[in-house]
Amino acid sequence: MRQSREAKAVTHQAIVAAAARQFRERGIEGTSVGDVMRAANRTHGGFYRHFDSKEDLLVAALGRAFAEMLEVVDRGLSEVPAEQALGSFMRSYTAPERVEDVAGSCPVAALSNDVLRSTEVVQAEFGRGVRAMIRSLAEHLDGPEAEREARAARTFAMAAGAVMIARASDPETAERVLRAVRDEAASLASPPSRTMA
Amino acid sequence: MRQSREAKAVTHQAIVAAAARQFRERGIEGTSVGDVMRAANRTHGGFYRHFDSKEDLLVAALGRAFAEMLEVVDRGLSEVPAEQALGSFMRSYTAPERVEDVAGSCPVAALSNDVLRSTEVVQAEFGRGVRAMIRSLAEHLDGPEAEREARAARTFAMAAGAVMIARASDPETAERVLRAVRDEAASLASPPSRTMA
DNA sequence: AAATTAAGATGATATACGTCATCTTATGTA
DNA sequence: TACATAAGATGACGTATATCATCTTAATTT
Repeated sequence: MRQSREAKAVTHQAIVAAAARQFRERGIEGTSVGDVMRAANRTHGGFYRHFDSKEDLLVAALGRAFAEMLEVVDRGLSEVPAEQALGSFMRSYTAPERVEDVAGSCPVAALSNDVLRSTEVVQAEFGRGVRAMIRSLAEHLDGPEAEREARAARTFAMAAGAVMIARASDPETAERVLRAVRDEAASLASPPSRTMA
Repeated sequence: MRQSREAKAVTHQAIVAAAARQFRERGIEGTSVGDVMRAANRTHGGFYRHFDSKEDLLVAALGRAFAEMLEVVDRGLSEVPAEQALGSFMRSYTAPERVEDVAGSCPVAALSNDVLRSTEVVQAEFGRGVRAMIRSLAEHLDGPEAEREARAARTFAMAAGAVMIARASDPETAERVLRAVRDEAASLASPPSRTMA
């Protein structure tokens, strides 16, 4: 049964939303087109009216997941003074609710290893998201332009790394690693802070 | 045709070695028992004389991959003064050859997202490897005990995070992120260094 | 209002994978 | 030396998946 343009757009968004969650939750290979369509309350056959392939869907899902994440980060940092931005980011990125909510979390922490093994098209979209993330973080800092981006990139790498390690480890190990980077967050509260050394 | 105990042990090691590389290269779902056995120059049927399941093999492969990595790290840091240990580790962990060699690299950078979605048994083994890694790094530092481990954990998280992001991104984005953390490595050369702030 | 188009459902195809029963044959044991 | 055992090979089973042809039916278009 044919549906209207608007109905199709709604379906399209429902598919992307379901995919964005499932890819993060179950990984790329662990996510089937059929399951995504079921989660979107559709049958699997209609899928190819919206996307050329699973890869095509993945690109759209990544775009959406990064957009969600950027909004959360931007909102979270908008009220925070520049000196506390990195510490604040680190604390919220490594917060227990965030670590546990894989399906709704940062695509970098949920899908890096999957995207590594994916196509260039997917990696290009991923890279776009990473740059947007770093830029957004850097905009909330002060100091010389080049330095800000480097600091943002380092903090982002540390936060994402810690969350990935924590999620893949047993609870005690996870807690140890998260505690270590949260302590860093505390010292990042007042600049110029000192870190790993 | 039946084989001797020694021959079986050789086969066992060949399977684990092949698996350790394939899991890192292709991920957990991307690695099939059949492919592993083929890479080990065996047929798929003999597999279950050595392991109860694919998960069982994964645990063994993780153990081996971590052991390899620990040896490399230990050897690399044995000649380096304590003040330069973190910087040296960071530089070698993010070196281009290391980043490119997924199959022979650190299990954390290659498999975190896969292990996240695996069983508790696998996560326990992964956690063991992570702790061993952090302990090994911490042993090459100086300063109070508790502090050393935290610094080691932070540096490890940052290095692994950067490599995972770099591998999943397009080349330009990858280079930007790696450069940012390598600059950190330079400042880590002389303690007490300052970092992200 | 008639003709055309396309959204979504159904069903099928081709492929791949984990696992195991069974067979062969050489090893280790008595 | 003869028997029991088990390593590895072969082949099969059940299941799951991406993709697409086809069908139905409602929405556009003329």
